[in-house]
Amino acid sequence: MARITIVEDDVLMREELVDILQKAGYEVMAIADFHNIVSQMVTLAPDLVLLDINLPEQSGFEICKSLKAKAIGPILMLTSRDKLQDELHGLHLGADDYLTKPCNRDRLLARIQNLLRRFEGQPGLIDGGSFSLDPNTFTLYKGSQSLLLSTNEGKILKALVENRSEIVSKSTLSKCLWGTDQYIDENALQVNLTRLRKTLSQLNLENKIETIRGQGYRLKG
Amino acid sequence: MARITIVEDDVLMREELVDILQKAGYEVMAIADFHNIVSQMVTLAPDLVLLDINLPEQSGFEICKSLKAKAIGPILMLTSRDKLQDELHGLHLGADDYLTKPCNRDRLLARIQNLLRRFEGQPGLIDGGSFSLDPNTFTLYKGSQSLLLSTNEGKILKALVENRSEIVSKSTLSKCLWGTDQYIDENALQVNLTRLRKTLSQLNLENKIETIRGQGYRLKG
DNA sequence: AAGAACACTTACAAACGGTGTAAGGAAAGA
DNA sequence: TCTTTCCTTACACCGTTTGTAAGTGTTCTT
Repeated sequence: MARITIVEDDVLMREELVDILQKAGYEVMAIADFHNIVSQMVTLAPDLVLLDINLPEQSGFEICKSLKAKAIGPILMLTSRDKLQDELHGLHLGADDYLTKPCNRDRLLARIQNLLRRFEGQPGLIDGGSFSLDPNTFTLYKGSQSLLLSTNEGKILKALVENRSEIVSKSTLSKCLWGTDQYIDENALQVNLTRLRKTLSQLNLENKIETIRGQGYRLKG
Repeated sequence: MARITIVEDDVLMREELVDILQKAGYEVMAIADFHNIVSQMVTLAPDLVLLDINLPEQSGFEICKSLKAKAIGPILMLTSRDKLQDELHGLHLGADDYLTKPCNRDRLLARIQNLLRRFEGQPGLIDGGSFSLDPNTFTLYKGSQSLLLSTNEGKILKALVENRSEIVSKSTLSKCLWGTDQYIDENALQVNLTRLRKTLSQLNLENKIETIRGQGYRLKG
């Protein structure tokens, strides 16, 4: 089960959170010493951080920033209800979601599950050069635009992005699409590629997928 | 920070909006593909939608209606023709505010802030007793399980949850589903209720929807 | 330059999910 | 029992995604 670290100075709140999360089956660690939070975090290497904004020593914001710099997993910010500005600030600094206190149990668990799913295994967004791809939802981002790919389009693009600037063979793509590299339906793959290219061009990303005759495809950039 | 999605086909206008909003600290997403706007919207789950009336594929009005049907948050309509009729029409279809183009920067930001404040109170997740419902995505949460409802299922359940333990009349539900309480297709409503009940039972939530003969339905719990 | 191998496009149909319609069965109340 | 109200099931329609099939375009080799 996932490991969650709680950073919250209010004891009652903390215990309640610990209780909820443990009952939900998570491995919970609550930080008691607020001096070297970031380095503690690196040691603990949690799958998710529950971070209160109002902390004695350091502001939650700074910690958030440092944690993000250390590339530690998703951060769920906790804030008292009435401070919208803080919340905005928090997300801007890299928190991945926020929640107002006091928080509904289901809501908390739902957000956590959501975040964990988003961050499971891989980064939430993988870099395609001139665009980004959310490999879980198959959402394509370019600048401020975004676009939802179909399943097949997403699988192909994901494979290409993960091997950016390298040649991806047809059998590899076939495996991504249908789970087998044994038999390749060349044509079906081809059609799906055409469709992906057409979709990409909607974000002015034409010519990003290069054909290497006889070998496969490569994502430029 | 709040997430805003822009639906605007005029590139210059769009970029200007994006620029203004980003500088104001919002997380901005602009839609480029005008084919599946509504489904994209569901994915993006923005806190506010900036919607142009004049769009290539579909009229902004229709989209507005669909978006409202999906229970996606506040819609700020943009119109270049400063025709009162259109604006009224837009508001009638569910837009929460409107603005004429070209729009003054401060005015735009003020309206947005206003709308966000108005809708801020509405929780991202509403409590149904033994479960929770995200009224935007129509995702149903129970413990650690979750389940995506269809549009109609979501609308009905939302109406019931928002009036938990109270009787919700058929005409109210009809309004939620089709926007009118004038004519009620009793049977269509009935079928949708059956389907919702069946879906709920997948999360062991059978018998949650109670029938009050001759009056309507009530969510137990 | 011509043929072959490879890559691409387009149109079509099957499959799927969500929805409304229609018809008949079940339950509640008089 | 009879009538009203509610429920269930089967069917058809629509839109999206996907695979199939057929034909066109391109590149390489001789």
